[in-house]
Amino acid sequence: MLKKIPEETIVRLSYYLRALLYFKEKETPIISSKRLADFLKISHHQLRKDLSYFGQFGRKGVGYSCSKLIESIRDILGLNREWSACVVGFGNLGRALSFYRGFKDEGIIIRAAFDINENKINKDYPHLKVYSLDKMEKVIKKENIQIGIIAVPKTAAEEAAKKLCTCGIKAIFNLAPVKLDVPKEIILKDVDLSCQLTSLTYHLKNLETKQ
Amino acid sequence: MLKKIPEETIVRLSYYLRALLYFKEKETPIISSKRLADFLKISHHQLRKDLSYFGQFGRKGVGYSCSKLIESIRDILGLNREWSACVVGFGNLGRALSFYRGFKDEGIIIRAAFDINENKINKDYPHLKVYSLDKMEKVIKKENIQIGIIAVPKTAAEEAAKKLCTCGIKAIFNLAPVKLDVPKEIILKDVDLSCQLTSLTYHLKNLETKQ
DNA sequence: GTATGTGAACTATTTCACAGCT
DNA sequence: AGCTGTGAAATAGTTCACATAC
Repeated sequence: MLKKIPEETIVRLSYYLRALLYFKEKETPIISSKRLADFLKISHHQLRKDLSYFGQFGRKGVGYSCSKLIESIRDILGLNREWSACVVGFGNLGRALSFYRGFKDEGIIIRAAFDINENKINKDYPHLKVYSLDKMEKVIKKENIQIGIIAVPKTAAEEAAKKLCTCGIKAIFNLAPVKLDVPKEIILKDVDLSCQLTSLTYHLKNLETKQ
Repeated sequence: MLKKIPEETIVRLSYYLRALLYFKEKETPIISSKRLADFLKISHHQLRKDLSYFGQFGRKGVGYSCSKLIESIRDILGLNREWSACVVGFGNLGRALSFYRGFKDEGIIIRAAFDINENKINKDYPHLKVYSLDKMEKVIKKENIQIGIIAVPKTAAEEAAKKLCTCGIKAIFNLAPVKLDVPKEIILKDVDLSCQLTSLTYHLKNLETKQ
């Protein structure tokens, strides 16, 4: 528990959690690291090492109780409680994120979306309302929103981030293709789909030249 | 050029490319590694090291010519030609990816989308047509599509991947929250938004317990 | 003086080997 | 025998230091 925990370990814990939910549902109450790791196409060493950063969760010679390990990982990731999020930018990507069930299953609830487009705002969806940007501060405070998801075009991303920060957000999940400037106490995670996709063409090109 | 190149280096090259386009447009024809690195919030050592895997692109004591480095990185990433892609799953996420300009700017053109929903198929959009799944083979062959983007719900992802593979796709960009089983010659890249988002709650929780 | 390019040093992460429990 | 947990070894990736060029 004293050593530095790799960020990749944290992300993998999410994978473990999801797989465990599947196994608990589908198959067996007890699972070995080998079985779980095979399912996720990683090594069982890695899985056990990742868990060992946080404690001991299995029984030697036996394996892990799915439901107990699920609870433990939920504790570690802070998913034993609800978190409130909002989406900035209600285009296709923003909508996709707003309605994605997977977040909700993990206790991350998207309470509000913001956009500048008059045609999009003030619309009510089952568990979500779309507001204009100038309502941000009020809504974030009222709903106690901690996480901001940026899904605006790149030219608007920096401004969206600034606004989220001044409204008291604690973490930003940025899907816009820009490196944001945010105060260091803000937890920031970038996912740049375009850069990830482009890495495929590199490998495709090399595949061709090898042949 | 002989050493193994980290995958992260490949992804960062995309970042460099995008930043260089910005600088070429906005500011100056010559840029130093320091300036570019600061802009991207990485170290200048890292930037130069990344480039050094592929050759020498700068002038000592001077810096890099933006346009020359842009061309070099395009060559490295295989972006000096067009690539054809298709999207499987035309929900909000599929639509977002289908219409995202950023891919097109980098030469990755989404030629077709596939869905099972009768209401979505056979619709024409400016540069894209939506087909039913059973047209996949024909369309992929005809349009010479090399990249498949999976944006279906998790229960449909494995089947989508299988179908793409039998249709002769070379690379898969998977946004569904499942680890896919694909032949090893297929280039596979997963982006799991839910696991990435969840890693934020881990840090948020730790932020709170620290205070 | 300024900036690149790169082997070497360092740090981080993964994999291994095996002790210990069932 | 089968499986976990973990220090140690191996590997991968980043940062540094400095030689070289402008």
